[in-house]
Amino acid sequence: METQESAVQVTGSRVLHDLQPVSRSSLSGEIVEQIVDLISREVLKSGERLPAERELCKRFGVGRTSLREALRSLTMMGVLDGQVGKGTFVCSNRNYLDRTLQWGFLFDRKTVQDLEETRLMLETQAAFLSAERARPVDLEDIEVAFEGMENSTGQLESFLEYDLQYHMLIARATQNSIIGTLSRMTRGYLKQWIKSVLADPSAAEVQKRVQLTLLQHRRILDALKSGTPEEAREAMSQHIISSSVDVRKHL
Amino acid sequence: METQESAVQVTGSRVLHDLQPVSRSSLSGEIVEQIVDLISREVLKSGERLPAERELCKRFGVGRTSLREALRSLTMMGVLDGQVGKGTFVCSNRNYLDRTLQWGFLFDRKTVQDLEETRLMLETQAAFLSAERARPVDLEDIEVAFEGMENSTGQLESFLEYDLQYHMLIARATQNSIIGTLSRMTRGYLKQWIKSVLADPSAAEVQKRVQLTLLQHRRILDALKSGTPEEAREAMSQHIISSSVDVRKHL
DNA sequence: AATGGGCTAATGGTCAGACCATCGGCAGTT
DNA sequence: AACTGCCGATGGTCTGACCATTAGCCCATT
Repeated sequence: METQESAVQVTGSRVLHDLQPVSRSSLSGEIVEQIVDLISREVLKSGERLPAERELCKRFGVGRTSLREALRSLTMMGVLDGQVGKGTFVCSNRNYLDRTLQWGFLFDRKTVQDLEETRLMLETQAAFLSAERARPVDLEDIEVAFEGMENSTGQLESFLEYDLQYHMLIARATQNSIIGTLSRMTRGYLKQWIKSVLADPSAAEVQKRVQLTLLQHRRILDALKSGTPEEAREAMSQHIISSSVDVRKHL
Repeated sequence: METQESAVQVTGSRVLHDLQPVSRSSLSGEIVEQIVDLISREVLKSGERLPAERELCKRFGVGRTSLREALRSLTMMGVLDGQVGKGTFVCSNRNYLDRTLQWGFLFDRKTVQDLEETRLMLETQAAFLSAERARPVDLEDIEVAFEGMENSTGQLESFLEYDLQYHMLIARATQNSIIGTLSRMTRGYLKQWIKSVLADPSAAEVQKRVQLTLLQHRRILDALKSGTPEEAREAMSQHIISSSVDVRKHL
């Protein structure tokens, strides 16, 4: 294992490629490497089924323990997918991206402020790109979500669902799956706070926020439909910022 | 883990919350989650030693197989480090996932392009925020990395390390851990492609790129030091774009 | 002929027990 | 005081077993 590798140190002074002083440990590590290699060379393709575990044991010449540790690691990282009774399959590469992104996300401490800031970046960019790229069918979907909001101003739960959907559809319309994934993740973390904002104050306050949200969404939608990226970005920016302010008040 | 969550489906017609039809299998998955949670909440700190495996088995109430699959997965991701005879420790380097991130060749072209686009968004925003927030000590570090690049124009490997470091330090200077993490990850995914760009063409070409890179980095650094966010963003944007173009040529 | 139920083999998931190589510390010897 | 050898703890690995789920098949029922 041994992590560091080519991690350049700043504290010291100059470059130091500490070469691996390593040992030959970890059978499972080698198995992982071999399998990853097979996949990258497309000997194993997406969706394909691997030989059964007990069969792989013989081929690799290792016990089932080591083999399973390898397979399990790859499964955790979204490279493989094991289904009992059926077999182990190679996941779509998209899965690996999502998984590792999520792991990275889980590790560091996230403050609400950092999340809001990230969300602002993601969603304004998403609006910008969507205004450039959204297909008619994307716009239709977004409009449907918007109408859903208009028709459920009385039921907060439903309203929030359509709100979430609206934003996710814009992210999807960028045709960039990574931005979509990241938007979903940040939104997921902020969900609880956003909900608390709209749940706590008096009913009058809520309706004011609902109406403002509708107005802002209308502006964004207009910009998307007219294909004006800068306007879309600006409209989204205002929306997120005013939303963030409210969230921050409720800390 | 479990990905989807609030993934609203549009394809049909209306809103439909497909609730997870799922099962919560995988003991090792839950163990991983618990350990990650402990680490992110700093109940388990860097360098700390975990209880022995056989002890953990009793505490989690699982067999050693499941426990080891969890530990091994975390080891593969660079979170833990097992040393025979001594114990299992929480890795001190914050290099989570670094090893696995280099499996970028599992991606298809479209994904690489999405990554480039995401990287553009992340790093331009990082430059913007850094120009606002970087502390003197941050600027010093960045400058050191820049000087490292200037002094290693002859050694590509070293040059790239300082280059990477330069960008990561800018991301860190935003004081936003999420943007820092995401920058590090996207850079990790793209690392091998970036490397291939600078490794393949003739020597003359390489030196032209190196000099251009230096010039661009100089501009970014100047903008950071003068505290002009818009300029920093613009300079970073130009840099990333010209870099992306090269990467894209090598697909 | 089509449907449905039950049997069986294959498979991934889990467990318990065992052995090994390595490491750290302790006791005993020099 | 320094060296030596032993022993227990630990992670790494192997084996054989059992379970739950799945798919496929055969067969009785409709």
